Amino acid sequence: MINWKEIEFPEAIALDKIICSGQCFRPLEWEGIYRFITKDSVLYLKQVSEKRLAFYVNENASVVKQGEMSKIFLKENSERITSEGAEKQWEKIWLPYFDGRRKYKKIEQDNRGDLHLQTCIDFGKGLRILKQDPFETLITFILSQRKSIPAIRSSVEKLCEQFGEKRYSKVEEKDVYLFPSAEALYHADLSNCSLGYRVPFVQDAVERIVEGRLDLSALEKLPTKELLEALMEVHGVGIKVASCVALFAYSRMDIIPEDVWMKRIWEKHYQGGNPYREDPDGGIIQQYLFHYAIHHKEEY
DNA sequence: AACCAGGCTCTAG
DNA sequence: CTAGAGCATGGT
Repeated sequence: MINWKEIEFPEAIALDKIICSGQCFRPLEWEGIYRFITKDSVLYLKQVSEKRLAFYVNENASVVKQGEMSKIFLKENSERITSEGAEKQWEKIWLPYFDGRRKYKKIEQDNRGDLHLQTCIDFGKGLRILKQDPFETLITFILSQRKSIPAIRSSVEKLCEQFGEKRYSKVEEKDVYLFPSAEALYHADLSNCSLGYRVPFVQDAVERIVEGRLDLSALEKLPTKELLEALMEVHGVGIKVASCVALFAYSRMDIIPEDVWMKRIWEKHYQGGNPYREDPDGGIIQQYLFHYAIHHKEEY
């Protein structure tokens, strides 16, 4: 039996909006159950009410590395995660992942005298900027360029199935795949993931990391400008992809990734200019605007 | 069945 | 330094 635990998120949270707001490509929803994976933790959620969620953290039961023939490592005493263990994982991993400490309500209520933004905030109530794993974010946004969101999703899934570790999911009653490590992608044959011309871009990122020329965890303490520059040293990473990584993995909330959609938005509603360039919450504002736009494509 | 996708690199001027 | 072509493939 699946032991769901209910918790109250600090403020409104809308899982359905989060997973289709263009910031993440792996999370899924089926029959009211949401699945999130970060690093080696697999989380299932149900939306109970505006603030309340039911969660289940998958146990770390079976670990099978790709390539290691059918060896199953059962951790001692991992029959089930104790409820304290699950609570701890929620606090340590998942609350930060959902940016649970930040007060979006305050950001939403700041009066910027912007009617269109108000519309987008109403429409996007409950959105959060996720704090995703830097490696996963870097790779997925490298391969996102010139791809539609559905195409990105299937590409990422192929990467995971071919090179990621498996975890047996009690909820789904089948194996699910973690995002692959840099080591697992090092010298890997990436020709069956629909990456097209982006294969050498992904390879360059992976090589820099494995060979120690790029330390993603060390970037955390860099000022934003230097963070962006460090990311852009990777072949195939320009200002837009670097900005996405800065915002979605390093929580640099003042960064606004400028893509075709944001350009359309500035054109249609802001006389062609971005008025939030200096706003410390610009990245969050961007997410409301972006989310509204991709759900009202006919208006743009 | 064309058309375009949460861009970037490289080259030409 | 800026402008523009070219890029591999899948989803609609």
